[in-house]
Amino acid sequence: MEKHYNFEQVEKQIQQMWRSEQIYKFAPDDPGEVYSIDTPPPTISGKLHIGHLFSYSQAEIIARFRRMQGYNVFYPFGFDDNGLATERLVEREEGIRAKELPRSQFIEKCQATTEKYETEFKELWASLGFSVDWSLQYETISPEVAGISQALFLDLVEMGKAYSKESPVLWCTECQTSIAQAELDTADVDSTFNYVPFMVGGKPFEVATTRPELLYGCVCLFVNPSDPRYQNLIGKTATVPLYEYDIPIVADEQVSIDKGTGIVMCATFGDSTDAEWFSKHNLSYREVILPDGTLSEDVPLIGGLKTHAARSEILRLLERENLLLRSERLTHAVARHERCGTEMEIIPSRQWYIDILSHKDQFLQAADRINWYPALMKNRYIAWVQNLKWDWSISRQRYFGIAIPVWYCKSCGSPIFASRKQLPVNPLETECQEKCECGCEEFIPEKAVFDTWVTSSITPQINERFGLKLTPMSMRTHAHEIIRTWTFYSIVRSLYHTGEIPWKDLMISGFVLAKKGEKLSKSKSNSLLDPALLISTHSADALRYWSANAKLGTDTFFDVDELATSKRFMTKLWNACRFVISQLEDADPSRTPALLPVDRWIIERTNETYRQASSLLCEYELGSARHAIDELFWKDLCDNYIEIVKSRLYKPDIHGYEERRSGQFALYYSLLGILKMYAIYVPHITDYIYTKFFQQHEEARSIHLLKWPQDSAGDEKILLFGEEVKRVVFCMRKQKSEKNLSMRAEIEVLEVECEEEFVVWFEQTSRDLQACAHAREVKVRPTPTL
RNA sequence: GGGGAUUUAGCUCAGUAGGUUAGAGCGCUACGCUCACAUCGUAGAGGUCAUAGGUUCGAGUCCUACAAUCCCCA
Repeated sequence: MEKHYNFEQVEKQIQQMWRSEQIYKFAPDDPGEVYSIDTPPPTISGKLHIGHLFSYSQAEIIARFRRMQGYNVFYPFGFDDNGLATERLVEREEGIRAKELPRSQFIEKCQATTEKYETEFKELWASLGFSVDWSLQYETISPEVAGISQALFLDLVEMGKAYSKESPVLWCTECQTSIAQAELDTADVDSTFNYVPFMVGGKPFEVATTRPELLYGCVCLFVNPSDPRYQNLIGKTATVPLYEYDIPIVADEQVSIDKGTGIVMCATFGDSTDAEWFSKHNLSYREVILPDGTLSEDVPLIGGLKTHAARSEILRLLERENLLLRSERLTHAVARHERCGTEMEIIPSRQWYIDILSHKDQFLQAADRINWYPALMKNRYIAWVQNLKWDWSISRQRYFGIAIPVWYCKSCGSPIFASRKQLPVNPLETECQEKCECGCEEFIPEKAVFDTWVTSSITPQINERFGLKLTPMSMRTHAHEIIRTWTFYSIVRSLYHTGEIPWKDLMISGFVLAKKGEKLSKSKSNSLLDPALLISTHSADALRYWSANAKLGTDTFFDVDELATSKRFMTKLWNACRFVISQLEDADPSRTPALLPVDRWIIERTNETYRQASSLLCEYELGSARHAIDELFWKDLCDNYIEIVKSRLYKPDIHGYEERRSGQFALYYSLLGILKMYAIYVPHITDYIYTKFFQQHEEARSIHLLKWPQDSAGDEKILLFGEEVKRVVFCMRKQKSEKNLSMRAEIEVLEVECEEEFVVWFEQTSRDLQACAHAREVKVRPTPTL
C-alpha cells in the first residue's frame, strides 16, 4: 500500500468501479427482504448547500447499513423540478417575468434550467459516493409522473376528496397565484394600529385597525358577546367613516376583549378571521384588493394604488377629515409567502381543493402508527394538523407544473374530466373529447396547474410505477422543516389512496446552521461552503464522516476546522491498515488456528461492536453507532491490541509460529470487521483498502457486497479479560509517563494481579505483555481474597 | 400569545431505565521522533452539570419555578 492515501484519485476510481460493476443495482429477485427508501426529491430552486449534503449523507449511511445487514435495498432518487420555486429560480437567473412571456417559451426555459441543475445535483450526489440505483430516477415534471399524478387526482375526484369551489383563498399578489396554508411564513412587521370612529346612533365608537385601506371593504363590526361595554351595540348598525355607508354590528366569541377597543372591523378580506366570519355570518363581499395587489378602480379615493401606498393615502385623508383619532406603533406577526416574502392577501376565486379538514382525526391517528425518529418530531406534526384552518388548495395560477386534467363547459360551467386513457394530458393543448350533459360542445380548458406538493406527496406511488408493491415503504427521510408539507401531505394522500400509512419509519434530520440560530439559505450561499468545493478539497469520505457525528434531528453548526477530525481519522485508518496488512501477507484466514486469549478478546470485541452499532443504527442513531466503532478501532485495536500483538508478529521464533498465526487471524478478522462497519460511513477508503488486500480472500468484488454478521451471543468473560489486559497496559504506561520514561524504556518486572479466573489467560498472554512493556519478567498472581 | 427544545470542561457536543470518582474530540500542559502513524503516541490538568427549590437512601438524569438562547405555530 502507498505511504499516503490520495483521495482525489481513489474516490473517482472507486466510484467508477461501482458504476461499471453495478454494485448498487436493485433487482426485485435478489435475496433479502426489500428495504425501500423514500428519498426526498430536492426542489430545483438553486444550488445545493451543506445542509443537503448533511441530511442526504445521513440517509445514505442508513441505506448502506441496511444493505450490509442483508436487506435488498430499494434506493431511488428523484428531482422535484416543477412548481413555483423552480419558476422563481428561472425568473431570477434569466431576468424575466413569467407572465410577460408566451407560456410555451417560459416552460422551455424552465426545462432547460432544470436539466442543467439536475445534472449538477446528480454529479454532486455521485461524488459523495451515494449508493443510489439511478435507473430508478424520476422527475416530478416528466410525462410519466404527470400521468400518475393526474390519475390519482381523478381518483380523489371520484372519492369526493377533491373539489373546486369559489371562496376566499390565500393569495400571493407577487406570484399571482393561490397558495396553501403550508406555504406561509410569519414575520414580525412594524405597523400602526389606527383608531377611527364609527358612528352608531349619532355617537362615535372607536375601532382600531392595522389595515385602514380596507375600510371600503368593511362589511361588519364585531364585539365579544360577553363584553359588558358593548352589549347595547349588538344588533345595531354603524356607519363606516369616510365612506358613509351602514354595516351591522354582530357578536362573536373570537373577538378579543382586550385588543384595541374591543370592537373589531371585518373587511373582505384582511385576515383569515375575516374569511371565517364571512362564511360563518353569511356576510357580503366588497372587493377592494385585486389579484395583482392593487386596489380596485371602484374603490373611491384610493382606487388603483398598491396596498401600502393606499394605506398611507387613506391615513392622510382620515387625518385631514379629523377621523384618525390616534395611531399606535406596534409590531405584529404578518403572514407572508415563503417563496417571495410578499404579505398574504385573501381574495375570492375558484380553486381546486383536497379535503383535509374533515379527516383530521384520521391524520392524527396515523401519526401513532409511524415510528418517528427522533420521537419528538411527532409533536410538530400533531400541532400542525390540529391547527389546520383551510382545506388544501391545490391549484396554482402558474405555468411550470402538471396540468389539472379538466375542461369547463362554455355554457353551463360544469367540469369535464379527462379520461384515464388520455393521461397525461394538457387541456390547453388537447381538445375535450366529451360532450357536456347540457348539450354544449364547447369547452374552456383549465389554465391552472397543480401545486408541486400534489405530486411530491405521492412519491411512494411514483416509486411503485415499475409494478413492485412497496407501500408502506420502509423509510422516509428528510429535514424537519417540511413536516407540515411533505410528511403531512404524503400521509393524507396515502390514507386516501391506499388506506395505509405511506412508510413505517420516518428519519428526520437537523439543519446545518451558519451561526447561532441562522438557517443556511441557498440565496446567500457562501462559496466556502459550496458542497462541490468542499468535496474536492476535503474528500467525500471526510464530509460523510463529519455528517455522521451529529445526533439525528439535532441542528448543528458547520466549521471547516471540524473536518480536521475526519482527516485525522482517515490518516489513522490508512496507517493502521497499512501496518496490519503488511503483517498479513502470509496469512491464511480460511484456517482457524488455536487462538490465544487476547486474540479471542479482540475478535469478540469486534462482534460486540457489530451488535452495538446494529442496534443503534436500527434506531437511526448513526452518530452513536459511529462512536462505538471509533472506540473499537482507535482505543482497542490501535492503542492496545496492535501494541500487544506486535512483537509476536515480528518475532515468531521467540513467541511461536502458531501463536503468530493466531494473531494474524485475529487481526484479519477484526480489521476486516472494522472496515465493514466503517464502510457505511466512508465507503471509498474502505473499499479501496478492501480491494487492495482482502478481496483476494473474500471474493466479493466490493466490500459493500459483504454482510455484517447476524447477532451472536456475546462472551462476557473474554470481554472482561480484555478490559483487565488494558488496565495492566494502562498502569504500566502511566508509571512510565509519570517517571518521564520513554514507552520503550526497559523495566525489571511487570506484576499482574488479577481475579483467579483470569490467571491462566494472563499467563498465556505474558509473553505479549512482556514485549509490550519491555519488561524482563512478568509475574501473574491472583488478587488475595479477603 | 400558544407549543416544543436547548443550557454539562476554554470550544463543539455525548451522557441511554435516577446508583461508585460526570465522558469524547478539539484546545491546553508534560513527556516521548518506540521499526503503521509527529497530520503521531503516552499521560495529565480542567466541570458548584444555567439558577432556585422539591421528591429520593441517592438527582446531570424525575417534579416545580425562574432566566437566557433557539425552533415551530398563531
